[in-house]
Amino acid sequence: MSVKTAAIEVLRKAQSSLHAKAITEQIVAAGLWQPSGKTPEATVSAQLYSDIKKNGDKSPFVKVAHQTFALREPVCVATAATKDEPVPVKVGKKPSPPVVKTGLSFTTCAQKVLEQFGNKKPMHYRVITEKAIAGGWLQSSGKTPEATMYAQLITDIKRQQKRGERPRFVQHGRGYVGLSQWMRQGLAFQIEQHNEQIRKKLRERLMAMTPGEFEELVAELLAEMGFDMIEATRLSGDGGIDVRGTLVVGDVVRIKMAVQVKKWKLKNNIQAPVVQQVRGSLGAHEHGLIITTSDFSPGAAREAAQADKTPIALMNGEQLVVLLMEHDIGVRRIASDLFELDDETAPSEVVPLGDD
DNA sequence: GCCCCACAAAGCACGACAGA
DNA sequence: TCTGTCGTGCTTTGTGGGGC
Repeated sequence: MSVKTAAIEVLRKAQSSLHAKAITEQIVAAGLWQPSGKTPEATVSAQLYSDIKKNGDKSPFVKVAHQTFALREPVCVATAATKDEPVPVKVGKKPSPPVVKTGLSFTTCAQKVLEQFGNKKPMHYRVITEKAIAGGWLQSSGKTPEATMYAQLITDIKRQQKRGERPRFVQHGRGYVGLSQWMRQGLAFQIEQHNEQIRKKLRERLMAMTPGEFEELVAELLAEMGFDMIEATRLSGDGGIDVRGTLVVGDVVRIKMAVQVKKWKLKNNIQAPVVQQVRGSLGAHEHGLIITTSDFSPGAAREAAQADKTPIALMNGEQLVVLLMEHDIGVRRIASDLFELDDETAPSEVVPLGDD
């Protein structure tokens, strides 16, 4: 039984509206559904919300209050059943899948799109589907061709991995897919992979630092970047500004900067109010800079770039780690000699090899 | 019978944001 | 800085058809 069908059953018995949590508890207690996730009430709530949103007046559910749902027409649902048996919203087998009218498979279409439009960069599966349809390669009568496309790509990758073959597609996370033939190989690729691991570990080390240690590290980075007259203001309660300094460019341009440092967890992105707070703490002729170990929400980025206000520069955790490594802070650079054949010593003509 | 293809629903994790 | 709510979308799963 699906979550929605189980919810109908519970609401029908209750004959009143119920909170999402109560619906979930009663569904589980009645054995109508066995949740496998960590937040079953979130799943139930999301299911009912999406059903109402998708089907509108045709949805069997109606939201009566915050996180509280009821049946839209409980009498109709109940009377439609015989012998006190509930009538599920959907019964019977699923409709037969629509017929694909083209000779090209989804994966072949995806390969063509990536080769033609990818420019050696991963594309989102929705864009791939859109371009495949626009290009006339893909003609599907299904309702969600993009879901089919993604499922096909993932299945194709897993199938080839299972066989021990090199998959033709590569997943890049968040729905992005590229061609494996674009992946660089060899020593340079391995070095980049290693450095990626070091970036990750350095970021973890930043998170383990005390606020004081972190600010000292940022001050060291600013000094390496060309800042002068660096002064820690954290303990002086200076409106949230942690470090002040002057960015000197070529001993000609001098820009006063007020820096706020935020050592936040990866998931806690900096929000717009923080940007507003920094802007409000700026002194005369000062520019603002926020440095964080996490990232910035889109709202914070918009706020920082407001054209009619003092611009605030933003540095997220990824940029911070890259800069630290560029300036050899927190890492040790290992130099090694890599030799390649000199083209100038190559023979001018290719001499065919003999049979021996 | 097995494998591949195509599709859609289910279920879950995650992100944004507001409020505490 | 954490928690709860709401919304989005990624991933898995089940089903059926077709080819070999």
